[in-house]
Amino acid sequence: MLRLSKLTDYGTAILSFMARNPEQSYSAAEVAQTVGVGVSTASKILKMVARKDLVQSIRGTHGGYRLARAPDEISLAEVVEAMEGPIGITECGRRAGLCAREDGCRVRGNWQRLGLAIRRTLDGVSLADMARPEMDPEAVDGNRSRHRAP
Amino acid sequence: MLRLSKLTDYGTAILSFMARNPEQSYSAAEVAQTVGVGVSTASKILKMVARKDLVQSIRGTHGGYRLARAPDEISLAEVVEAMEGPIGITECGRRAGLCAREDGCRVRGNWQRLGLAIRRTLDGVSLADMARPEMDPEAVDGNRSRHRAP
DNA sequence: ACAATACAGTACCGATATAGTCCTATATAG
DNA sequence: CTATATAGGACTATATCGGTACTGTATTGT
Repeated sequence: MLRLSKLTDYGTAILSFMARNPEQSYSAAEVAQTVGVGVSTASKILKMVARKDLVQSIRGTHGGYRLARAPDEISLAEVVEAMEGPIGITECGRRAGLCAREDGCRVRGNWQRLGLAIRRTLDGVSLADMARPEMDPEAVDGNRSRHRAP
Repeated sequence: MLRLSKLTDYGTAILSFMARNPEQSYSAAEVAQTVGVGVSTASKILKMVARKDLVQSIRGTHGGYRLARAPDEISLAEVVEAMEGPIGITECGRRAGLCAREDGCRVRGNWQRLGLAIRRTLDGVSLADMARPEMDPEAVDGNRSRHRAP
């Protein structure tokens, strides 16, 4: 299915929601209610993205979370990576011994390129885009990625 | 991780291997040895892609499998879909009740667009590309996809 | 100072999906 | 008619994921 985990899905929903009022801070409970997940789950997700500095946490009585940057400065790639680790299509790499006949798996490098391409796509979409009811097709269609792969 | 399943990974390795001699047919055992997986596993994978007519099966004593089409006529998207079903980033859609506050999950449509973009990327790479030791960067870099989304 | 609130970190289960194996049936070649 | 090889399942062990709970710490307000 080539799918993102449910947590990641929730994560983007949460951050997209927060992106609509970037200045405001929300408690985990508020966020949980809005997105429709348990408070513990929302809390867990917020902690994960906080550790990667996508949101800023405020402790104490009227604490909560708030986006750490402007919505158009946070890309989906960052969110996905915060939730699932480095974006990679296959874990082919580690286990040696694959492709016994050849001196190394020929397709490996190709998967890496593909992973980069997908990362670029994800990188081209910001939370601001996601927060819009209907995303600008150009944002995902064209390869106008802001960051070029190294 | 946004990853493909291991089976899918094997599947592309298998088909890429077969793409180097498109005319030749290989038994499951041969394929298994080449790619370095168990015979049963290779067999399972070959059956899966056979059902989607990516390879043609030949039964009987000197049977085996052979690509059903020319390597440059089989895209990675087809292989991935044969192995994992429809390409989709999230399964967000099904469960109603997500995003309680809104009349519908706002990000859903956006994920679908992204899925399409990724599908296009996958669609732009053929088995012939994968069979090459180093894939032509243009094949994945540019958005020269053969098929435009509807 | 103290109580209430809300985040930080971690540890722990239960459900689900995946990888891998095996068994029976069928088709083909010699 | 026998050996080989695929077709199509079922089955199982394991890993991962989703979800929850518990303990600790920081901040605010009385």
